[in-house]
Amino acid sequence: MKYQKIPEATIRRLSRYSRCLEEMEENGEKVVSSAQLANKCIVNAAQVRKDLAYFGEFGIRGVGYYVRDLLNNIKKILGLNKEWRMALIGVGNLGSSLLSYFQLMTTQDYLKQNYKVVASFDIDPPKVIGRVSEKLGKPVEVFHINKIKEVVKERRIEIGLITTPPSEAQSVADLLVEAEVKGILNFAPAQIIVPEGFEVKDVFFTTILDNLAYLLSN
Amino acid sequence: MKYQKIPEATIRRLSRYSRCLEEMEENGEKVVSSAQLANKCIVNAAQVRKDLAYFGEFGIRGVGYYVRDLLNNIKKILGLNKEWRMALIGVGNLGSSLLSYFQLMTTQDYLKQNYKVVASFDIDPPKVIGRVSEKLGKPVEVFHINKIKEVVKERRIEIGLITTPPSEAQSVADLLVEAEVKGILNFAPAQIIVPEGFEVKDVFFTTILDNLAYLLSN
DNA sequence: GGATGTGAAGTCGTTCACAGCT
DNA sequence: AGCTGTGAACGACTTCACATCC
Repeated sequence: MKYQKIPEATIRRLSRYSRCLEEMEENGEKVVSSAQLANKCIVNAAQVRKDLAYFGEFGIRGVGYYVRDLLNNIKKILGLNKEWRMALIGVGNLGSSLLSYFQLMTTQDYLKQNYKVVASFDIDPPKVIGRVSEKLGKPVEVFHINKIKEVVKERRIEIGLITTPPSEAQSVADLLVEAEVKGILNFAPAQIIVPEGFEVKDVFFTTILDNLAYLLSN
Repeated sequence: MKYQKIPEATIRRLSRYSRCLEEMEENGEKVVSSAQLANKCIVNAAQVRKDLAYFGEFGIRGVGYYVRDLLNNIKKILGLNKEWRMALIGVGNLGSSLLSYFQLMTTQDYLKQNYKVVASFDIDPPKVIGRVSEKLGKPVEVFHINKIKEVVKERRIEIGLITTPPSEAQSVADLLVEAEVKGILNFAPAQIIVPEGFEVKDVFFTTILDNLAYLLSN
């Protein structure tokens, strides 16, 4: 295999393959062919092979792929063989909802455990501390936003989750960049700009709803 | 303009344009060129023009687009000129979080108002009714899942939100299809299959996190 | 003059089809 | 014989470049 630029769609599918493989592993399946995996993930078999071929030769001709091996390889590729420490900024309604969701992740076993929110921030921390604490498990501390730089360093936080109103998203992103997180997951429906070298991914479910609304309006 | 298949990416961008145009309208801007809009949305100017050209000729050569007109046109295209009535199935942690988020939508003005959750369902309704009711505004009723067909009809529900554990996602989808909703927004990280004519969109933020993790692992 | 609308070119991703291993 | 790995064909989306119109 030669080096090539890897399509983003490939990475998204890898994530899907890993979910399917986890399920297969639980069912005690040892070997899987590209056709079977493709079938389960609703993609083309050649697509599966090509996606994997970007990263190496994981299969055995005439046989298929060993489920456990392939799963481990994909997890390594995706960077899921470590714990990602995250901070959440904006503990309003959406923020506190997500906080409790991520807390649940660490207790519920059908959810991945690779991501952990280890601190949260707001302009007005006291107003929300009660609500966040009430949930099961150790509550996530809410700091004042001006503590962000030191806490990110202290707690070795690599990812920031922006859950503020859209008007604040860019300035929060600037703070996160300054605090030297490596990536941002942006839930605020606003385009944010970060310097070269930082990564931002958007989660706008209103956009997806709009998409659905469009499809249903025909 | 001739008829052509419209790329899904075009629809997603339309949603983005509409957000930008809303902002511009609030700022009192009357006219916008494709270059300005493109700049604001971080896309190519030709892309903006091509996206719009799929649906008609909305601009004036030598001038640009009237902000208000274009916004109205885009909203009409996306089907945002009506209220979408939704049901949420699975009032666990994620579900109740989303419920309160959508409830907030109807009170907070920086969030769109086109989507409204008018009923929710669970296998064990009583366990959660308190938690959902506590939030501001009129609480969303929680019904037993076996009431789904009649409630969907009564309340004219068109979209179902699946927020159950992944293991239940497919059977819930089957129920929604039987109850004759038109589309599904699936938050449960599992591939679901629906008959021809139904639309499903997935919102897996673990997938997006995995994507981010991959980018940060290089 | 200036910005749109659009065919044509270019780029990127997917699918095919088969050579190459086991 | 069977399934992977991969060059080549295909298709889809994006960008360019310019004719068109205000």
